Amino acid sequence: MFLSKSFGYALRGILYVALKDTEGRKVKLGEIAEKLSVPRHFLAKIMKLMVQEGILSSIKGPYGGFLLNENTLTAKLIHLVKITDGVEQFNTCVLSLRKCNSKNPCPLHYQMLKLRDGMLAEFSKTTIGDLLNQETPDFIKSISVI
Amino acid sequence: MFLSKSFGYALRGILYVALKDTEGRKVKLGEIAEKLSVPRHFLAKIMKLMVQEGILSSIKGPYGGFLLNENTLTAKLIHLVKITDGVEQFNTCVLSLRKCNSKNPCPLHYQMLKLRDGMLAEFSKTTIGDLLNQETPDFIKSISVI
DNA sequence: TCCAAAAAGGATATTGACATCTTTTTTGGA
DNA sequence: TCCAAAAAAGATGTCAATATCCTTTTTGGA
Repeated sequence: MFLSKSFGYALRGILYVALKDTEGRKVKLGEIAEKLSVPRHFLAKIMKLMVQEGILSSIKGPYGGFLLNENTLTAKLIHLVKITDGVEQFNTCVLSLRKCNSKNPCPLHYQMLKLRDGMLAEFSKTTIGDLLNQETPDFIKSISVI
Repeated sequence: MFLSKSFGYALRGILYVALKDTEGRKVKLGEIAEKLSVPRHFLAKIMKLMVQEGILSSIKGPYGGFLLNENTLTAKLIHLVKITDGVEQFNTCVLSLRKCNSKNPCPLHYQMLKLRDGMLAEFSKTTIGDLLNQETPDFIKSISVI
């Protein structure tokens, strides 16, 4: 709900690389797509976006693949949202009214403001590293089983 | 974000009827669509759904239109969501993982659970009447200006 | 220098939400 | 009884997100 499938693919993809990229091992697109049961070519575009945004690295050619870089673990979830969905989401009126604001609030304005600020705060502070550090029994399984 | 345009149309439509239906005056589809700047035929289907769900009434023929009934003001927002988007929204994993639950939580499970429960609670308790009763400078304007 | 493997890029389907148009049913009044 | 107006119903069109397929670029190693 409220976030696109693309966002889910991006997060699961980057987390998978983070889990597998140990001692310089590069992770191939095919492996990620297969293990996460995600459409390969669609995932390719999303991975590419993350590379372009600098929160992930890639190497072309044989023995190539995706790997972490110095920005990956500190990347905020809001950055992924920005890449896949656009952050305007957090600021658009739930009734699609462009003129909705505190001066001219829609009937749901304040209720939504509260909820949305909570989300925005959560997504602005949580990093990829934070998610990896939370103890989950079987992390790799949790992002793989659809 | 996270709610469809249909939900917005439904809510604004039912609120408009509630504001205009005084002393048995019926509100015509054309008037609602025009005043709210909403696509007429699309709105027609959504209004019909609300009638079928029993939270709004309608009368066919000349001098017909939409009007409130005994359920309108006590209808919960969650009911509108159910009609337009489906309530599964509130229970589906943000990463689209069907097997995500407390036994096998996705990396965002608990963060989202908290946020989602807040929303669900809000939408489960707030009624159409509640929205009408909150003091807004110019209510009709707030649902009309897009 | 050439080949194969991998990411990157681009072109084309598919699908569901959103929107529009047309026809049918209902009904109050002339 | 007939007509016009309104909701209801059904058919079709549009568009963006999602998905798939094909081509290009890059690069390590034989």
